[in-house]
Amino acid sequence: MMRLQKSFYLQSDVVDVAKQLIGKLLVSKIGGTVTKGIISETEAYNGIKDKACHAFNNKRTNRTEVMFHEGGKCYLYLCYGVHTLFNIVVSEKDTPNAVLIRSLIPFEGIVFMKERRGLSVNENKLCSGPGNLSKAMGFHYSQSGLSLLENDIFIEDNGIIIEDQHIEVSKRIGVEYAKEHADLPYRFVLKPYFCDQLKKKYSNGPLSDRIS
DNA sequence: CGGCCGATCCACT
DNA sequence: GTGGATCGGCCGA
Repeated sequence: MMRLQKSFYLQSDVVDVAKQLIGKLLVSKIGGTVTKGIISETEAYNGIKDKACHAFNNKRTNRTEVMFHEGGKCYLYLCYGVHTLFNIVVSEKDTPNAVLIRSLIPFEGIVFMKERRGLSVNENKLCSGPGNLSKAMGFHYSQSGLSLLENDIFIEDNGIIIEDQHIEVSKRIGVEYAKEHADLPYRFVLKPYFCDQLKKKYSNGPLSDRIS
């Protein structure tokens, strides 16, 4: 298990990065607890030309500034006054691309996720939805700007390659206001039948047996 | 300042 | 399927 390195985040094609992130592990070590989830849903936000992107038209504010930084940091913000949404900043400095993580398969530290979400939540849905996964993982928008290369929030790579046939591509959620950009195929979802298989790949056997 | 709005979620019908 | 919660960010005056 290796922490994803800088070269991964510096890629220029944020849509492809969103696809590559499917199946990787998102890790948090917050408040003395470790929680991990397998990334199962992402969306790409394609910089200054994308009307759904906060940095559309080169809009630079205190909130969006981190999107203009070099790839490899997290961009967190408060949505609807209630939910923290977790994004990964991608590409070179001054190219404000980002990937929103929308769903995880809970993998490790599930007891802590339950504490954060409430004991009544269905175990399989602890990290379903961008606001919910932030709550389960212990993310807060005050952590925006942290580097994923040297802190306690990061992505683990494990060598597992997810074939395209296991990934559903669709338009992004909740961005109707982006008009002609609302229907772009920038959302990637791991097909449900494959979620269980992938979780088993992570749980069983040596790495050499887990390459799919 | 004041007002509007949002990359959501949940309870309720 | 619908509507209310809830509040920081953003913009215009």
